Amino acid sequence: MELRFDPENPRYEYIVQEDQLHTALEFLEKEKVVAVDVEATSLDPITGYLIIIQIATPHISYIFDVRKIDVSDNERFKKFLENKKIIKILHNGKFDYKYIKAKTGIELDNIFDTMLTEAVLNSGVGKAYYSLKDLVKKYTGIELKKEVRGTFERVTAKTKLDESQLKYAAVDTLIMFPVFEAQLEQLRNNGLINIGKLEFAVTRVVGNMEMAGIYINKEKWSSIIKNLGEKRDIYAKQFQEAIKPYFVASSIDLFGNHTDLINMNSQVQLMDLFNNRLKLNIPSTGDAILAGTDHPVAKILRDYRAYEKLVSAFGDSLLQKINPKTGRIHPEFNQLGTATGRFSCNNPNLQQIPRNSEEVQFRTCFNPRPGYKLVVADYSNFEMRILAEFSKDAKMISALNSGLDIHSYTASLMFGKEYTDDFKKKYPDLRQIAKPIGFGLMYGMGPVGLAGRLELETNRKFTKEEGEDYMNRYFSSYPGVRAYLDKVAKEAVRNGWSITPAGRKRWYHKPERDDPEFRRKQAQIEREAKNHPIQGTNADAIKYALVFIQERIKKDKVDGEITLTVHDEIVTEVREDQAQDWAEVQSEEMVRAAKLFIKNVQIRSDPFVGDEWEH
DNA sequence: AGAGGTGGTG
DNA sequence: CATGCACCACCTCT
Repeated sequence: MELRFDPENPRYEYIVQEDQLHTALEFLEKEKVVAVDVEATSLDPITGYLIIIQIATPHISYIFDVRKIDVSDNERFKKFLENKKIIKILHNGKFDYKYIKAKTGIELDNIFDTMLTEAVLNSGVGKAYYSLKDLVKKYTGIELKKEVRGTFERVTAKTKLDESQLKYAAVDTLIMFPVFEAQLEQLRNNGLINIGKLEFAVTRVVGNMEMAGIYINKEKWSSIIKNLGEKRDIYAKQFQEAIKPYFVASSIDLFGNHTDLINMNSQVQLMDLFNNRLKLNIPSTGDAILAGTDHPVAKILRDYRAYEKLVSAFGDSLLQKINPKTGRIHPEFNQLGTATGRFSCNNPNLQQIPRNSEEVQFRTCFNPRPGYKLVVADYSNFEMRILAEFSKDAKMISALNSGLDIHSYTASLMFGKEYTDDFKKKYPDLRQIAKPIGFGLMYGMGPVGLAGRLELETNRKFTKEEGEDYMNRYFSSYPGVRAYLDKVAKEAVRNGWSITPAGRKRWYHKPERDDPEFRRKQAQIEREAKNHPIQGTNADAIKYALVFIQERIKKDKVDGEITLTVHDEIVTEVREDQAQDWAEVQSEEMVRAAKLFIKNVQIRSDPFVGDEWEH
């Protein structure tokens, strides 16, 4: 790889005045591809300060000091960064996009993201995050020095930037060209250009979504947690009381206070209790095992666990993530956080907030700001519809297109009963069996797993033979499904990858023939590959939908923003008077996105307008 | 610091 | 022989 600059002595121009800015733009406007980076005082664009924006050609980096020039006021600068024709190479451009938008109002456009590209090129076999350092090493062999980066944290409005800082800032942009060129070639070779474009478009939407955040009612949340904590404590006390007989002496500390006999959160101590003292011989302390254990202590532990889980995972830690400046939660969405193309979410993970039940209503604490509404829309039975489309199974397609209750219909085929509108009421037990089978088989589940799953769902024993029988009944009902899943699994094992119609690939580490775990590893690939095109297409569709929805918000001048996405669901926060009309648009755009890949099966998305998340 | 167990979501 | 896809948070223990 030949470099067009000297990493020890990069060419750069430090721009601190208006006239310099125009001269620099004069040169930059001639380029088709530039590299962009920013340096700021912290990782949080809401509370941090932007210091410089670097824009480079392959030969020279222009370093705009935004402390000295007010670029938010500069039409020409804005036009350049928002120009849809000029490609801007960035590494983790979401970060730069957010900073630039927050501090200058400029919305960076036409991003090529080297971090996302690497993730797309290595999905299934690579890392969740690639640093620029990783990529520079991989594609150029150069060891990028990152020590200078930390010095920007201490920069204020008056700090004079030194030469090492300016050189560092310049290298960070110049070095992106060779990475970009190598990656672009790789994207082409793997047919991943369109997925790359999709991810680059999505990253701006995600930037907006993270900046928007979502409001949470602190007081309500705290009171739910407090209540759950009290209930947990009652079970904790009961538990310690109930196990006393199994210990020789009760524990009393130096001050005469009773202390706990065991730590209820310790798996080791629980195993000792259950197996050595209670002689129950259980293999683990998981809920499924405890449920089948006829002992009062097990029952108390299960109750304790239910509350402890909610308090520990969703308790005060979540409130500490409220941003002091906005008063809202700004979760981080990693758009390539999974091997299938789905988003992952953290800090906090709002994708795993428990659904509302009679007892616990966490999601009701997420509300719109005054004068606004939450618009919530999800795809209904999406993965089932995707499976129907891909498998071309005539019966499954026609059932979904006729609006039948799909699990009832499946049960009617499996057990030879007539389908009626009240099937769900007439044969609840049959439907209860059909439903988990549909999901399980999409994940490559086998007869034993299926029997176990049915046991959980129905509280009665299922043998391996029954599991096998049900699988056969399901596959005979939908012969196209079996053929499709088998084909996908076989192709993945042969190719070493699987693919969605949108072109998203997932790679697999093929085991060596003489690997002692060959069979296990190959079976794993088969299961993962059966699921990938389905889950991945769900992800592809939701990502197109996010882009479409963002475009409509802008085009229709809707006063609102996207605040959350949870796999098959999108939540927006929209001004009250626009919310009803907008809800229809949001669902339409979701359906339009899904129809890019689903041609023969109807797609449904029903929107809800309200003051609480979930409906 | 990292692994393993447990359990919340789609 | 093992036996369901994709995650993240919290806890304990080494």
